[in-house]
Amino acid sequence: MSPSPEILTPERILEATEDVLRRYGPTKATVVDVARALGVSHGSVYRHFRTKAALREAVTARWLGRTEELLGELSEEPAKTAEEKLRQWLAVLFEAKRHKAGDDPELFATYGVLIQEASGVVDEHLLVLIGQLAAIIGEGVRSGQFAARDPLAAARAVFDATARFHDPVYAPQWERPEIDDEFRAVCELLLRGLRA
Amino acid sequence: MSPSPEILTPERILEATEDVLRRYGPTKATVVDVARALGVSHGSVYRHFRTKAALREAVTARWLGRTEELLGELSEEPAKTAEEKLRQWLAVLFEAKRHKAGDDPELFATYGVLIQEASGVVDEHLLVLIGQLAAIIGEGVRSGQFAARDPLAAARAVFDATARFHDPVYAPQWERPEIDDEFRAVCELLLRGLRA
DNA sequence: CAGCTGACAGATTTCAATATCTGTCATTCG
DNA sequence: CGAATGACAGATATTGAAATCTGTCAGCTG
Repeated sequence: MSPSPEILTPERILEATEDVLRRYGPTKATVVDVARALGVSHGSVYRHFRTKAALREAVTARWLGRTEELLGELSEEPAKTAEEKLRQWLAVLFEAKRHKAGDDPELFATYGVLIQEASGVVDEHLLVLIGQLAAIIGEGVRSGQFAARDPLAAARAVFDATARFHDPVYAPQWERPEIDDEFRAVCELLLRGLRA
Repeated sequence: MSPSPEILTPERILEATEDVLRRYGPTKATVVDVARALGVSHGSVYRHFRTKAALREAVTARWLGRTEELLGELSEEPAKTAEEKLRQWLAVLFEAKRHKAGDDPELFATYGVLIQEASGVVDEHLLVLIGQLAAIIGEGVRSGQFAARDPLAAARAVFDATARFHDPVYAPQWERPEIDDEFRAVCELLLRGLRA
């Protein structure tokens, strides 16, 4: 009846690792804990992930990937100006991060620690996000709404300039009430700079 | 012959504290060390600074004040357009920070720790810097070069948007060769956004 | 025989005893 | 008499011994 109750897959291990990280936090979560949660020996976990670091990286990549998907869907919506898309993309990114940080601060802090460990995975993630921005800006250039010699460079500039509203190091400031005005001010300034 | 060899002043204590911090780092530097460096008992230091935190704050404020002076002089130079002043102000700020970070990384890290402790002093410092920016932007608005409803809000937006190039948390990235291009890209985008 | 186990060595973390530091204040010194 | 001292209590940091964890691998199990 139970479809395949006890096959140990990377997917199941990642799920269990997320749970353990959520429960014990990034410093106390151990591979032994993950194995215990799955009812196997820790040696079995090492069969699927060469090191603890690799396991944590995989969890991080999955987490970052979810944000990439969320934002990727946005730019596929038709019948919107590039300016609207850009504004919305930035707003959704900010809102998603702020929500995660405010909803469950401990879990967010946990991922903050994971992110610091996995600089390679993060670099990859940032490239994807900047690529999405570049696509939106490139579209705007093609339709004559934006002026930008190099859409990719412009995308990077926009991403850098909004760091305060997506970089986790600033999460504590996302609670301040003025932050929304500040976000809007930066966005409008950047959009003015992009317009043809 | 020696002018006034042994009068214990706040100034002398701050000097000695900077030395001790430079030598031992932020975690190991103690009030006892400062007193020893001055040849007095630690009780005497407490006569001039109520707590260790207050002493560290004073050191931090002095350090931040030096940057404020450096940048304040800039905007007083005559015969320059607001755009030139703004560009130069941002460039000097970035260059000063990068220089400090690259020159003596340990000392820079030390001040990084001090800054995290003294959030009040830092807020004050940021207000001063943003005020300087607002003065430059306000001048540009008056002379018709810039368009900005609220120069102070615009100044804050410019400051926020360039966080990557002055916030110490990004210091490790200031070594990367691409950083100069990225800095220029953000500056030009912001200037385009400000122009009338 | 493919996948899992559990004992093991070396690295890392924990914990409690010890040492040092912070901040106060009665006393000394010039 | 004003400034400096140093002993002191409570808070914080250091240390090293014991416990735990990571990563490996020879052998077990279904």
